[in-house]
Amino acid sequence: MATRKENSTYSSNEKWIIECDLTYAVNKIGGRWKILIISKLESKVHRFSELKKELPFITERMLALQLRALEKDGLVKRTVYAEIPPKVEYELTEMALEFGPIFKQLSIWGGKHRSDTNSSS
Amino acid sequence: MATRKENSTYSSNEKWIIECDLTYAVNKIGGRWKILIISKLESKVHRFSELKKELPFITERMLALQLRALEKDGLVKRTVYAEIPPKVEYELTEMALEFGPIFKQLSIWGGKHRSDTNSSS
DNA sequence: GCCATTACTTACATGTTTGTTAGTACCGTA
DNA sequence: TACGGTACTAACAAACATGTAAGTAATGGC
Repeated sequence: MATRKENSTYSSNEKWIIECDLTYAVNKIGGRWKILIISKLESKVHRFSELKKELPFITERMLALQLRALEKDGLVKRTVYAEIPPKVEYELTEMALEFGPIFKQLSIWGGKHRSDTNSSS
Repeated sequence: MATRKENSTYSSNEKWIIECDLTYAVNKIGGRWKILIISKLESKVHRFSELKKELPFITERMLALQLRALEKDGLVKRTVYAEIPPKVEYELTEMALEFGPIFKQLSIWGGKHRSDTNSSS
């Protein structure tokens, strides 16, 4: 997300991780906010400020960073309108839309098992 | 994973995250190594040392930490045999086995799109 | 000119995760 | 008595991710 040092163990381990199709995929949607953002974008195209409103606990900085990352990974398309005040729209790409059914299943899993574990203690 | 400060914004934001079934689920398998560990355990019960051998880039410390976390989250069952030298076996719980088909789909997604993005630059 | 609006960016501080190295306990065997 | 095997743990250091606060640019309306 931020600048990465190459050659650290941390970085070189990442190479192992993305060699696996599964972890490669998970890596794309990893982090704290990406999935929430994608979920919002699934229903409709959003402006930056709309996302901000719908995800009030994400700071502007994080939202911007995550959107950039998603864009770079080809999951989100960014459209800038040359207006003042600025208007920027974000929408999912085909690639990202394919996550739909997977997210649904994960969501079902979550709903089913949320109460299973006593997360106290 | 390590000690968490409660009441930090970071922590309180987590509460929002696990309110959503989807992000709750993803949170359980988040982090760098959990998915790889679960994948290995899908095929068969493993001893600690077997996992270590199959995932050579994970340090012992990380392996131990992640296994503990998975155990706490009810995804992995740990069985200790009172022998010397020690023998400990790890296996997936029912709950974790349900990830199977989801992981498969994610894996397919990964395989399909790995080449799409030019991850250079 | 001053303020509001939108979509950001920058500098800095804090918090969390991961990696490094060394060490523990137990017993059997040499 | 020293050594090997297993499954860890502890103390420390480095890297990364996230949060805070403030600032930028352009233009239209007051």
